[in-house]
Amino acid sequence: MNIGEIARRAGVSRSTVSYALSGKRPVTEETKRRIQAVIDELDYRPNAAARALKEGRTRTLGLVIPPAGARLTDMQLGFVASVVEAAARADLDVLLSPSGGDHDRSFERIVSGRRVDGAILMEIRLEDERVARLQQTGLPFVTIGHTSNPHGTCWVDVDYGTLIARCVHHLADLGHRWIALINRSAELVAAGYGPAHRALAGFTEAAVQRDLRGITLTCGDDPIAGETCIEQLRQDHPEITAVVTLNEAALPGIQRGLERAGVRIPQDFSIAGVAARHWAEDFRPQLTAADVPTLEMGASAVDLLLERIAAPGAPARHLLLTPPISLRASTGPAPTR
Amino acid sequence: MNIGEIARRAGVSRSTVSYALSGKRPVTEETKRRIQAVIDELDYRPNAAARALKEGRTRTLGLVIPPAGARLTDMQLGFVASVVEAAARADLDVLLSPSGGDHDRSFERIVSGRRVDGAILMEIRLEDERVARLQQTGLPFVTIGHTSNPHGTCWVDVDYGTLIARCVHHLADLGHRWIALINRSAELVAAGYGPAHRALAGFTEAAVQRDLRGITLTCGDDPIAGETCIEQLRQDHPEITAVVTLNEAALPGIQRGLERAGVRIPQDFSIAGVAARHWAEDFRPQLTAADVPTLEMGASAVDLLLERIAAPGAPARHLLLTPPISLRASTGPAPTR
DNA sequence: TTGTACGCGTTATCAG
DNA sequence: CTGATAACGCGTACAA
Repeated sequence: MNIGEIARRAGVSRSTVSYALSGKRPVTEETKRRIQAVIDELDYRPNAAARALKEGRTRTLGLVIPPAGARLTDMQLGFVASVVEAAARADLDVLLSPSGGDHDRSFERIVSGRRVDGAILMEIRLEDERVARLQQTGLPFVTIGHTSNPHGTCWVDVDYGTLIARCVHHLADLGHRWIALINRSAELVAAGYGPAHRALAGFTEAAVQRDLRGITLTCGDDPIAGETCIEQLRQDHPEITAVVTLNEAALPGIQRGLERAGVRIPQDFSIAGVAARHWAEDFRPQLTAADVPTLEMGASAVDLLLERIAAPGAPARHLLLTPPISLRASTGPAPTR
Repeated sequence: MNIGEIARRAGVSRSTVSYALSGKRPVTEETKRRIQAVIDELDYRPNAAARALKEGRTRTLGLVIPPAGARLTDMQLGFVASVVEAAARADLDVLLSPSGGDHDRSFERIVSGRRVDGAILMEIRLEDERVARLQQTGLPFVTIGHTSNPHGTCWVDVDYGTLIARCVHHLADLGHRWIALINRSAELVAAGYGPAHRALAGFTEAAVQRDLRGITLTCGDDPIAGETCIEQLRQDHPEITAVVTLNEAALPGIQRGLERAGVRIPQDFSIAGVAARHWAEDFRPQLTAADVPTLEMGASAVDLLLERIAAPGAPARHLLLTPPISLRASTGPAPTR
């Protein structure tokens, strides 16, 4: 079923069918109806490749996700879902590319095969070769997360440094003097993963400001690692009375570890952090935390990208979100010994 | 950068460049080298739309996922990741379509806009209009899950009925006489979600065979629902000594509920089920369960789809997996009263 | 409202 | 056997 066939059956020319569909030139109601009838009957839809070839755009967005080897975290999944949904609202499709570094065939197809009108990158590192590659090709793109030198790029991110610092201040206000940061995994830190580094910086600075004893440690992104991590922490540093974390996947293990040890939250021990809302609400008692607005971030990334595609020359915009910390039940006054 | 530009700079014709790249006709080594040099210099890659238009195939697979409104479960995420990875191995891209029913614009673009060479559908219901729609368009497709009348369609699924029945038999062998099935959510059951219905059937049949008192209940797909569910169950049916479940997302809540009530697993209470491996291993004590092989299933779905695209007329194949039940630590002899 | 050139890669056909 | 020419796939939009 191509446009010529529709034209033939409706007794008009191909261009008339095209104009009737796009509305870019007026077409008689009567003709329009006849054409529509044929289209409905044959269930015609324009060939996407032909249209893309002619228009020079694909109506498709690329979404670069971490390779499947590493299980996607809940938060990454939230971004994927919200990006796909926001794109669908704009009648755009989303092409997935699972790629870590560059030199990846799938990534190269996306960036230089003109398969997409623009791309969204996730899991940005402080130094990220994919960003450099994208800049060099000139394909419009937006990153979720930002590099150490984000000038001139479009991005949306959560201000982990500020948020973690706020958690520290909140705990300091409650009288806690010995606080630990449970960071993301050691591998991510080693790879230069932005949120982990910025959280560490925010924690350290706040601890210094409040003259706290702060200790920092990394922890795998899963409940089992969380459980061993909190056990180890309480053994090595029994003086610690509060924890700050951005490692949501470890939360169930942290909770289990504390519960097993008979530690009451928040009477004996406080915990606060940054996490998607459902992680905070699944925690017992519910976690005082800044809720990462994945839905909003994905939608904003798509908005920013569409702007950039429409006006590639316009100055790069970005969005640094600092969601409020929701006071729930996991933080309380420091225990008096 | 188009093929004509490359040809011009290399001092040959467009067709020679094409043949040099595809190898479908011999080209002198010398010419080939010159062409390759220009391509490398300009970082040329053929325009995907033009190629798709000419070849009549897009080198793209469609993956229809549940709409983002309902948070994707871990298992669904596993399918997405494994499908994307398997497709990347075959140098295919994956186009995502978040659609529930049909009449969905994104779904329609996929199935009738010739944007993909084939599609993979997830979250199949016993009666699924999307499957009917796909059959009517003739686009090759494979489903993860199967309808109540899967004849003539390609699919890959886990045999929930048999697996849940095996769990029941295992528990019956251990002397349990009062067993409950914690099913997926009531909404999914009402929507005719296959795994929920087949699990129910398998449970009921096994319970009858072993002359057990079986009670069945639905439970939301999250820890909080799991916790209230298990509390309710123990209150309404204190005689229950074992639970079978396929609701992996509820597991953390089930565990927490039992732990809070001071119920020891497996001394006082046994639990078994079907779940992705990490859910089973995160459970305390580790869960006796059939591990759903999402990685293998996603890869198989892609294989099946590629076969089907290559030979659309061939008889439809399917794969019904019955992974072994891994005996871990959550099941033991029924307590003697 | 219609005829037609165009976008770009592929491949059948023809010439050397 | 190598290289070039031209037609084709299909929707769009300008000129008529």
